[in-house]
Amino acid sequence: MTIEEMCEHKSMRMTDQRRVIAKILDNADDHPDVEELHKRACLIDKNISVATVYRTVRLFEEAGILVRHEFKDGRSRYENVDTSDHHDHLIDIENGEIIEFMNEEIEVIQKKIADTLGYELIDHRLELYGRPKATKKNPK
Amino acid sequence: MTIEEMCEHKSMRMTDQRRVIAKILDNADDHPDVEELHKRACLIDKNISVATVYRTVRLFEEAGILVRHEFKDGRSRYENVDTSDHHDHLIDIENGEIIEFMNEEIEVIQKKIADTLGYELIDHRLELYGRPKATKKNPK
DNA sequence: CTACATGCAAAAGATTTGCTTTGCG
DNA sequence: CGCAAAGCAAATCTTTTGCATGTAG
Repeated sequence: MTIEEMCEHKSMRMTDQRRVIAKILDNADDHPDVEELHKRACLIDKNISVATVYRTVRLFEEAGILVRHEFKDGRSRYENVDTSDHHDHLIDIENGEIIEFMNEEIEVIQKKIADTLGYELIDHRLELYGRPKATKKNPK
Repeated sequence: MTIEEMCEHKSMRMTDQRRVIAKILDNADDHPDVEELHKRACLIDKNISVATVYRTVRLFEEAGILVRHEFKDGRSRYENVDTSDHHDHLIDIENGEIIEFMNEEIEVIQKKIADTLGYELIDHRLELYGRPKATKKNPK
């Protein structure tokens, strides 16, 4: 289901701006920040303001349509929620590339840790920061 | 070894302000942010400016004396590095309390994940956000 | 029609920085 | 003494907000 369809199901008021932003997010396979979203939105309609982008992503986040991430670069990045059957992220510190991964084992341990400490696990954040290994394929 | 001693070993220039901030950090058993550090510093010397606190924690961080954390509350919090035989954090979303924990198993898996993806693990972030379980001790 | 969304610019919150003065080594 | 550090305020950066205007339903 597209984001626009989700919005309609939740009977949100659909404006041109929201449709543009929704479409961009549907097509994004990366983790764009607001500036990047605004840039892409302006290619379609140069009158969309950053304020609207901020308001829209917040709206979508609150509606459970997007997830917000704050990696160590200091700005918020967004990701389509339906893509994510829950995964975590590895950030390439050399070029900023973000790789998704999933690990059931860690999920289980996390829950167990929280439980042991007397907590119900509500949310978590797991980010790995790595540098590409020197590829030694075809060593001479 | 106290922070002040570490600074001297690294032949940093020691000012009164730095000594005050160093001492506060030595005595802190929590994860104070800059505002909190500044508040505590002012109790000792009301002339210390926030700018100095910011500069000092950055200095200490770069010298490997402090670790900076950015939990989901949006500001940086600092922790004495020597205390930490590497641990992660569980944040109580009800009252902001921060609990440290250690889990060797997760560390190993993380390294393995990075390796599998072709990366050398440089850094990571693992935070659990939880709500205290209803304690049913002594149920009547 | 009317409540809600947008644009714009100003405000806010955290952190950094330029510049002058102060003080450690 | 000289160069690094402090203080203060102004500047930055990201995100939010107030207000007048536009528009979806």
